[in-house]
Amino acid sequence: MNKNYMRAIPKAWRNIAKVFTALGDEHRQRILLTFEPGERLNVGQIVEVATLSRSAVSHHLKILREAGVLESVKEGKAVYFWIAKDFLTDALQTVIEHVRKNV
Amino acid sequence: MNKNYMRAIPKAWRNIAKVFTALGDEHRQRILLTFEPGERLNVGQIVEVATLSRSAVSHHLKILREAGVLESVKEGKAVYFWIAKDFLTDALQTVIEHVRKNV
DNA sequence: TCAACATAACGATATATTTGAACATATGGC
DNA sequence: GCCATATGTTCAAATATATCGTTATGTTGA
Repeated sequence: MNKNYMRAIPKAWRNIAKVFTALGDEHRQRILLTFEPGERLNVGQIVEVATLSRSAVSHHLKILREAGVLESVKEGKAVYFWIAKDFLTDALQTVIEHVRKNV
Repeated sequence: MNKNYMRAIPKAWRNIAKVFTALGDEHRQRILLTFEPGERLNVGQIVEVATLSRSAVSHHLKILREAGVLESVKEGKAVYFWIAKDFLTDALQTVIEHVRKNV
């Protein structure tokens, strides 16, 4: 039993905590699943299919970006988002490996 | 662009959504990290190291169990929990594979 | 029956989510 | 340049959800 409760979160998990929080919301999952392979989408395109206001979509996109799950770039008036594929798979792989070794 | 926003969540993700929600909380992460390899712990043992009341710990354990991350059995007066290692790794692997194929 | 252990019920507080309005920025027509 | 429009973000306020502790309830074993 690891009694070091208040210090137990490994460094590698620091970013991952945000990933889990980001992916723990149903709207944010649906947004992720809206992207097709290699695709970039702007806010307006996501608002079109989502059942949320523009500002709510913007809010969720911000959370996903701050978690590292999405990346974005502003091009003219629009802001384009895409999925940070490598970051996301690496983050989840880190947790899998931790569980395999330490559980 | 996948426009089927309201139906976009794959069957395989149904359970996984709960996993992400469960792992998105810092206390629940710390609880998970309290378990050492192959170990079973009862509620009282976790309360000892946690900085939460017994009922709060019980609440978090319930969320983890309902997400499938923990399993439990009652033995006498105590309820013992352990990490559902295979379920957890499989669930995360499912997401990784989805991302690799579809992102 | 009593004590130990765990969960459930309840209310209080904190955090998250959501929308509409205000604000910021880029584009294009005049 | 100047104004209107298109696109996003931020803010404030309302609502909803989550978290937590206290207390009550249920179960098991001595």
